[in-house]
Amino acid sequence: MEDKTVSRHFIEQIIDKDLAEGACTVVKTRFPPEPNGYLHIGHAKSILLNYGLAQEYGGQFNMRFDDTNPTKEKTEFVESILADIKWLGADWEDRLFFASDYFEQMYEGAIKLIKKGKAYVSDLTAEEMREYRGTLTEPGKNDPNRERSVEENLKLFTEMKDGVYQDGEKVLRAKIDMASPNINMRDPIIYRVARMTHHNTGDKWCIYPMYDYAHPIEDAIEGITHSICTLEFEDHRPLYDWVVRELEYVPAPKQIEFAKLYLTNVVTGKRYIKRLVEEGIVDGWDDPRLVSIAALRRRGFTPESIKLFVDLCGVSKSNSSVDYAMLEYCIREDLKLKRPRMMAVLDPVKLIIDNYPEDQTEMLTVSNNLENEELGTREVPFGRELYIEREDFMEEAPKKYFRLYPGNEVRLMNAYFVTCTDYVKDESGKVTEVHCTYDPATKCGTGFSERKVKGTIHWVPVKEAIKAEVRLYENIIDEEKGVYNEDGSLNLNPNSLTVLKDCFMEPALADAEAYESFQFVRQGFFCVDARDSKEGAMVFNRIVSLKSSYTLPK
RNA sequence: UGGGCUAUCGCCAAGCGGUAAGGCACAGGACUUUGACUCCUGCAUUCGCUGGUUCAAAUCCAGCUAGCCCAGCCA
Repeated sequence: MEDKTVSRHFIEQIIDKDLAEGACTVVKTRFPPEPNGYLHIGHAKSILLNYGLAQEYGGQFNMRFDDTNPTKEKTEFVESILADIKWLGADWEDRLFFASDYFEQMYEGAIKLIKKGKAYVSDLTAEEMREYRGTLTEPGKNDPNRERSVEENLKLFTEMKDGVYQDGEKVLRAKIDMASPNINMRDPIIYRVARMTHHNTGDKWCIYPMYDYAHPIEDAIEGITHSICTLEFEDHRPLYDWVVRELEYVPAPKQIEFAKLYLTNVVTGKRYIKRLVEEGIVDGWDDPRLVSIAALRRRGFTPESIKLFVDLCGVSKSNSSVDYAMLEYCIREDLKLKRPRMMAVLDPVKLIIDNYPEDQTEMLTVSNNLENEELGTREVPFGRELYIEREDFMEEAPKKYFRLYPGNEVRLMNAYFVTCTDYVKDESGKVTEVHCTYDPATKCGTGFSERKVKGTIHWVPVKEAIKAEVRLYENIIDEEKGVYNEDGSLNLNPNSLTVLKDCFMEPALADAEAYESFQFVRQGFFCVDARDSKEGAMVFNRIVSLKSSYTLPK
């Protein structure tokens, strides 16, 4: 299935070159999230990219939590992140690391920098620090403590570690260049005092390294060859290289940046999602309308479909936003051959076959998936009274409408041809019953080919149908502005709300097994959600609806 | 306005001096036990703009323009 005709993306070109020139002999990558939230589709791109590269080059993929700031991190997130990555199929084998495992080495590195005269302790307050840093257009000013002696710095830094100072009282800065046009190089802070219990190291430390200092060390210790991150870190690369160089790590890991994955009109911002959760608009971080990994999983997306999506999106350095339709295509593509396709009716209207015996029920053996015989068959009861989808009948058919209307013959999928003879309406004009006659000779599977019909409709037997409560979801999307307006008011797409409906489905669907994941292709729904199915309700997510809905010609 | 990065079809995205791949979407048509799937067909005389170099430029050079990122003791 892999299409190797696709040209290699720029990261592969860099790796090929490094390998060819001997800059490295193996390929080691890593996925280094901070455990401060849940993973979403954008992270999937990074995970699959890093893991895929390691696989492709026969190298290693490490899992590492970048937990250098205890104020934002929680064990809860560690668990969920690991579960999501495992589900996606990225295998870190026995290489699960924490940046906090390296605190000792980072501390020693800082001592080394101090001894080399490349780092110093500063007494500046956060506010003074900002003033001294300068602006985007003006250079910064040297820190008054910049020329402290090595001995004094050593003493002060040791005191920082030993808890002599309060939070914010002192920091350790790298001595680089306060006039650099790159603000990241204006003597960046590399250690701060923070009296905080760390989820991993507890109260052992009261000083914590900053990302820019810690990350290159983490990579170097693990022997990462290609440290792949997102575009916003491009400006940090000179600092990354500085740390590696000054600490004399050989071979040096190389940072490569690529563009984040955005989905058009989909809410991904943590801020917004947090509000949606808090205001009860969505169930939680795994609400099927969101694009967190957990939400996609709950909704029925497969790891394979996400892998396909990420592959299709490609890797580049230009900021872009991918059509949601591409994601939908991927799940259709993955599921179409591997799931049973069953019948269900979401908006029922009764269909009565007048010439079918009153009390007769016959069991039809039908294929679970006509395109994949391996999925086997199932038995579906068929009788005189059926439910069909309301939109499958029209009193007067417009051009190119091939379904039921008076006088027209259609195929009941897996069953017989029926011809519409009549229909009944109530006082309000709503159709309540559709009548038809069937032709016993046209039974499916008998090879009947005397005549053809243009339409095939789904149905469910009234007597045996399982009634279930269904939730219909639409994506939480919005044009341009995002979900919230400037003034904080909600700007939701009205379709983003959950709709509860009764649904009638085949008896086979009532089996717990069947809830797992299946396609209901006609309507373009597929269903999952073990959580809700336990309570007897089902969740259908309208994902392929646009593709398969029928629009009347104008 | 300092620095970094980006710009190829509605959306992704190849292309790396030899005359614009592919996918999604869309539109026709064929097929059909799902208006699905599958299969055909169509879909950038042009690569942000303007000049220049060259027999030849999306590719090289120069100058513009637009967008994104950076002034956390966040990552």
